[in-house]
Amino acid sequence: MSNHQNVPKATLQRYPVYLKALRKLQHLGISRIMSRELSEFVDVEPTTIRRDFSFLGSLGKQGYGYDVGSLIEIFDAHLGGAFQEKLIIVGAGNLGRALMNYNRWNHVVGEIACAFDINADKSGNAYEIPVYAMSQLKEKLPEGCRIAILTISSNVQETVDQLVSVGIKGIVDFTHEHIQVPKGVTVKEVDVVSMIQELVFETNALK
Amino acid sequence: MSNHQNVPKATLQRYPVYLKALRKLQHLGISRIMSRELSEFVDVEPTTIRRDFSFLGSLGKQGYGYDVGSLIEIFDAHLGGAFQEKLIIVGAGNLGRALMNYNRWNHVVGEIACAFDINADKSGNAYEIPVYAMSQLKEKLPEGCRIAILTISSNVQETVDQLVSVGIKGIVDFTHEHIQVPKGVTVKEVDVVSMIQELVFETNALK
DNA sequence: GCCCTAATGATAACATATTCACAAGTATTT
DNA sequence: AAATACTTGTGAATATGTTATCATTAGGGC
Repeated sequence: MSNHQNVPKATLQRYPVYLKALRKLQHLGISRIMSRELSEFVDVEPTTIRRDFSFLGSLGKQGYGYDVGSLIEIFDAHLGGAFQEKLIIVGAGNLGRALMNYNRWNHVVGEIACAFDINADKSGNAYEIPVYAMSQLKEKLPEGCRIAILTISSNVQETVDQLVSVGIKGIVDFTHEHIQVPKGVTVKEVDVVSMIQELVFETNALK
Repeated sequence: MSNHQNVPKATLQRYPVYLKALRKLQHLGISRIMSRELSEFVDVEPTTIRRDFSFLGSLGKQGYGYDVGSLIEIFDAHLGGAFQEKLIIVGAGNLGRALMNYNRWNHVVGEIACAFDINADKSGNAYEIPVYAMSQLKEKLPEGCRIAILTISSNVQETVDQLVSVGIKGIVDFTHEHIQVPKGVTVKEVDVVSMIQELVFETNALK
């Protein structure tokens, strides 16, 4: 696989946006697109789009533009569409269950293989995803699973350490605590409170 | 209120992280902190922390550090802790209800005043938050409400336009569609799929 | 097959963000 | 009370990210 190390952070954050837009365009029957058109769609400058794409190779043709289908294939290959990631949910409370009942996971980045909770008997969800006890983490962890979605509300750091010790490399963090991970493990925070705080700050600036 | 306009975007995104860390420190009984110590806690360079803080004034003392309590007060004042924001949830499906059952809202940024849905009778949640029909948006919108949390899955753009027309200035967007808003309105996207895609990309880079 | 048009991809200019380095000043020690 | 140790806040330097410009090359028309 090509060398991803040097893709700018900012660029990486736009890749999923591009992929989403391209899927929508394909759905609309559009099979060819120019950076200028795509620009209006995703609200990113055409030249930024071209530079972002260029990190993954020469994807377009001069004087022509980009082929939507090929782009989707390429982004899929890099962003997990083709890898069928096995994901786990850690914490089967309200939020954990809401995520399990989400039906948009499959064939996008992968599937939720199972969930873990202190209480193993918190089963019963629309997609019959098994819920195991935290103590069974090591034995029940799916082969090759690298990414965990964290929706617990206590023993957070302790649980994170446990996840890291069994080889988890990426965590989508819904807890409200600040967690610490060793180098080589990435955390993406989802904190609605933080987002609202940012909104409040920005909104106040306009007063 | 001081001039927020020129706080860098990157800095703004770190403010909630600092506030969260400071709260934890206070909880641990620590009342004084230096940028170097805080650095290890939040994984941001000390000098970046100092610069970030400096946009809000001279908050520290040379040769001493920062007072945790004062910092929390100041961040609270800027990030909504003191403003008691009135929030609304738009969309009372699985996710909307999960957010309503969250008990961490109050006394952090504000409270969820009410929710709206096409189906007004999707009531019944742990905190007795009323759910109104979308058609009642204008009359039931709380006084001074500026921020909406969007958890619907259809008629997305149409609903956004409606929200903007009644004066909403900030949207936390849980939908998976790309929405468009006029200038002066800010959107914060929460997309778990995108986050996993970013994680997959980064994790692949290390293989 | 040749010209013309048009869009990419790369290089260079610019803008934003981070880090270095140090003056200024507070607390603590002697 | 003076000296020392230490940390802030900021101007300058660096690094990262974005936008403008343009040579290059693919495709469509003649």
